[in-house]
Amino acid sequence: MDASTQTCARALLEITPAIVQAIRVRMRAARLHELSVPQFRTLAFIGRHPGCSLSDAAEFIGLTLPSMSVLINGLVEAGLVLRQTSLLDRRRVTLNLTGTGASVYAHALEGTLAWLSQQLEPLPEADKQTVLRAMEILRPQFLTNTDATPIVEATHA
Amino acid sequence: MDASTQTCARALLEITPAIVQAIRVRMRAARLHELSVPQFRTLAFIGRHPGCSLSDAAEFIGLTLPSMSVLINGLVEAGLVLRQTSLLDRRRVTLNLTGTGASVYAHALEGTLAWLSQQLEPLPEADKQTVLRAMEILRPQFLTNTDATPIVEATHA
DNA sequence: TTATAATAGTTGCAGTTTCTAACTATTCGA
DNA sequence: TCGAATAGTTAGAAACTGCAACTATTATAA
Repeated sequence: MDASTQTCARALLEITPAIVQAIRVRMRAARLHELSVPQFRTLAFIGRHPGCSLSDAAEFIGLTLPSMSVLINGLVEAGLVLRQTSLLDRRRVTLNLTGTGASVYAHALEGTLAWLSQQLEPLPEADKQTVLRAMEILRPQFLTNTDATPIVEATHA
Repeated sequence: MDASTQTCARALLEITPAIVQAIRVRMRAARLHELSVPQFRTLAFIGRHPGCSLSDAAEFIGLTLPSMSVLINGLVEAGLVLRQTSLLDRRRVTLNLTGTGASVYAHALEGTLAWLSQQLEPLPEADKQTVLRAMEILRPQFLTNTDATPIVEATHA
């Protein structure tokens, strides 16, 4: 294991939790759209993968199936997500955003993004580019391929 | 707000929580050193700031004072941290790692670092450098200055 | 065709984490 | 010296998460 890998790992381990904690605090402070970080990420996933299953969401977010089931409970009770039994396989569950869910997500995204942008704004352009490139580099390492979910039966009223 | 700032913010918001979640899962899976991410970060902070106060730790980690008090409770009960009343100001609490605390932290760091390095290892050298630079750019934006704590009465047996 | 196995979720239970509100103890300032 | 400010703690509640055990459905194979 070369030194640069170690240094890089150490920096990631130090910085990324701090960033996420800052995001968490900011999201909690904005009482308007009461979403936890996992809830927010789950809404984003469902938005990108209408009709996905519970397992899909659990694997992507990094939660166990029971935990995701509970998380989805909360989102369903809040009226943000629609949980329906799949017609193709009645063991499976089909997840979709409700209109409210989509708009709550959009609002949370907008608010968090505005705040985050404000934090980044003073950085020189080159630095922003570096950060952006770094995120693109890390994406495939830590985000199980986002677009593997077959988008079938997205809606079936 | 220029577009690159927005794009950068969006990427951060998408990727960093995924990285931290992966770290969390990995740390939980490694039953050996049973530390949550905030506990781990707190141990790191105390290690770098022997004799720091509860408030110092709370502010750095991004928790409220009561939450940090409880978190420290756990670490004290686990024998990882020493909580003593400050001699200079008896309202204050003085935090230090125990020998066990230092070694548990070192083990957790080592294990997590090894795993994280393994994830990064396949990346080309240039990419690692980009990631490292990005972390250094983000550090001051999201990590309240780590070295502002006056290191007094680090120990007073 | 039917029994067994595998898959997808849910529920119950427990342990943590984190918050707010209310409290105690100590120190500072007028 | 008395009131205000500071540092922490405790109590109570809600949310998050995991494991174990369960149900329901589908696939496999004898």
